[in-house]
Amino acid sequence: MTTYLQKPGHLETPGGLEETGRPDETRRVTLADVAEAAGVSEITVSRVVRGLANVSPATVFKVEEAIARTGYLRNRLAGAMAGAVSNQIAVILPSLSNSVFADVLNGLEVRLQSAGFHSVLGISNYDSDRETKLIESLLGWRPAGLVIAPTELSQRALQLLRRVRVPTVEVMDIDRDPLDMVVGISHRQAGKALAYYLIGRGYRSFGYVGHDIESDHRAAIRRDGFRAALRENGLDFETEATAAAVSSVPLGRELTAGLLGQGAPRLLYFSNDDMAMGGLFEAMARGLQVPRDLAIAGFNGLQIGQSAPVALTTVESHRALIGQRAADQLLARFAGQAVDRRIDVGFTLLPGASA
Amino acid sequence: MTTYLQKPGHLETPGGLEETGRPDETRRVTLADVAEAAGVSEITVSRVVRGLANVSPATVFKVEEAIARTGYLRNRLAGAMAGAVSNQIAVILPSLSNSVFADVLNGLEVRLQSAGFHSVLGISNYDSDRETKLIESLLGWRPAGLVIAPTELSQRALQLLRRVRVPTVEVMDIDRDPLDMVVGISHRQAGKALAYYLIGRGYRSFGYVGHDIESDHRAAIRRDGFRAALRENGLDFETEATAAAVSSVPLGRELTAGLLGQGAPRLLYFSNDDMAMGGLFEAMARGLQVPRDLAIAGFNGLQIGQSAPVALTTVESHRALIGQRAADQLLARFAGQAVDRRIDVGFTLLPGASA
DNA sequence: CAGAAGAATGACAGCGCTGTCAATCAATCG
DNA sequence: CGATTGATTGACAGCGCTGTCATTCTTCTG
Repeated sequence: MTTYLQKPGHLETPGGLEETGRPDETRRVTLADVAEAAGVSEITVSRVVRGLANVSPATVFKVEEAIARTGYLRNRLAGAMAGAVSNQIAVILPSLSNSVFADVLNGLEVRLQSAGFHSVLGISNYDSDRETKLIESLLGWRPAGLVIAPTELSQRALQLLRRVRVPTVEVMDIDRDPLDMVVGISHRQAGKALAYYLIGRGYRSFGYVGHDIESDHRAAIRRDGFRAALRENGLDFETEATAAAVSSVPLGRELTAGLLGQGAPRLLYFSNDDMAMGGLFEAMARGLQVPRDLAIAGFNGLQIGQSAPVALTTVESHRALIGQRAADQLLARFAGQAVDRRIDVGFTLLPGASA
Repeated sequence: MTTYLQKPGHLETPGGLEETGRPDETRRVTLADVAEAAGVSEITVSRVVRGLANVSPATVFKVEEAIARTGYLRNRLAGAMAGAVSNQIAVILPSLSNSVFADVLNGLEVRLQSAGFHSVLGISNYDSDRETKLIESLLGWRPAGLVIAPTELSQRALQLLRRVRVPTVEVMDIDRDPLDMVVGISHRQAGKALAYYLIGRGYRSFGYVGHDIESDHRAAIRRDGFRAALRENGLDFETEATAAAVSSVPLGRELTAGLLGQGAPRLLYFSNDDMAMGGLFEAMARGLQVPRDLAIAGFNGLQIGQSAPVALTTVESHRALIGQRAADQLLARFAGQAVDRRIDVGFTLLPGASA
């Protein structure tokens, strides 16, 4: 890990300090400068900047005028140092190439931003070591909270999280015991629910098409849940086609093509909607009728699947909602409210036309 | 904007300080603690933590042992305050619901993270006021750099950026003059190139299907470029169907349905691939042959469009690459290297089967 | 109208670290 | 062998802000 250094240079040029007669005065403007310009103390300026009560309207006016005149920009670094809390939230996700996590992040941002917080991002790439390093590095910024879609929390990571008592929300998956708080759904139940539904629809011949299950343990749990439901009914996957690659539409298409060559089962359950769209496209390209010739089911409830000519039968995982609720949990905790440690946002079976 | 406060509490419990006999010693571990435990000065510990040269191997060993023993976690807030530079990069994007910006962010993260930097995120939602507030708030953290996909930089935003001399990369769109650096493509040229290609293929009857052009000015520029090319050939859009909503597959489908009811042009040019997929789906659902009955073209080169049964004719916009190059620009600048102010990553025409 | 209560403002110390410059020490050279 | 050089290490000040407690000025009560 190379570290590039930058010359100090966050130089700020005060705006219109004409009275000094030095137009090129290149110095940071601090609270002290504003205080002097306004004829009050630093702490009073600080109060105005933070919007605290206990400052008279007249003083607020004077100070705001001085801020505008000097071109003061609040230094949050110093603020956070001096004891006030950070408005940064560390967010660690396994990936951004999958729209699922972009959705979660989006939900988070909506809530966090309107409450005046920012996310500081880390992408673990489904790698436990990287995840640990990210936790360490991000906690070094003493964020107000942490949201993580965990890959596999290492011992060191757990130790760090215990030591720095930062409000933490694990997201996506509530099948495991939370460190602090957790928001998500049971992927096992989601897999089972879909299987029950499909069995109820009369399907008896199943195949599984999946991406890299090693790293995406949530997809693995869904598959296990699905299979458990099959077995309860004396069934099982007749075939499984998987590849050690990230999920994608082309991968779904490719794996489906492989299966179709050899007399595929009646219904293919895909590890997620991206993969399922690939399956759907492959079927369409071959002129197969979905679901008559081949039935397809996925997971996530991506918008595109619902707009397809044959709407995908899938499970809506309310990803943006997970982000929002995670943010709400943190905000409630900050406000000193008691919060549930475990929030199940639930999933919704979307009975499409594809199965 | 409500601000939720958190009780001070970033308390850390030192790990195995058995020698003190006070297991519940709940105090932050600082450099001073490590220094004492290692029998060296604070500054030496600081050097070890930062991986600077000029520390003897023996001392490094002692210090690292002391760090492990005390459970020290580096405080980057204090570090950044004391003059060393931040490893945070402010990133401001208009949206995350569109995968385009998720791709850019992903490209950024890949590079930034491997160089030891983190992004601090802001979502402007295509709103200039919010964008300005985000710039102010994020610059308050004195980030090492700023990456922004600008919506419409306000006067105040420009003033802020000029005052705080932070390396800045504007991304997406190189049609405007950069404040500092810019990485992207010419959306106008992209629009024109696609139109030339389609005219070359013999199409003469065009329609436009678009989302909210008011806020997404890049989509507007593409349309203008496309139209300019049409006009050079004595043509123009015969119809335009637009809606003041964010782009999405269902919106594309809905608008296309509206057009098809009234004798649509031969080819529909969509504001982006999401919209175009909607058009493709609507055509398929109606049993139309694409491109025979209706030709379709989009923009972005999304993977899913290339995997569709009828591959989308579109323009690959290399979004992840834009993110990567933006990061590279910043890193080069930090390293003191001279960099180009303007980087055109180029676009690639993807001649699919849909037009 | 004296005294109490509340509102507004300020003084001061210190958050935890790093830049700067100085001091120390061992190794090298003619 | 004395002086010079480079490698290590350390002392000190201060980054810009806010928590705490104290002070001053009003306003209200009986």
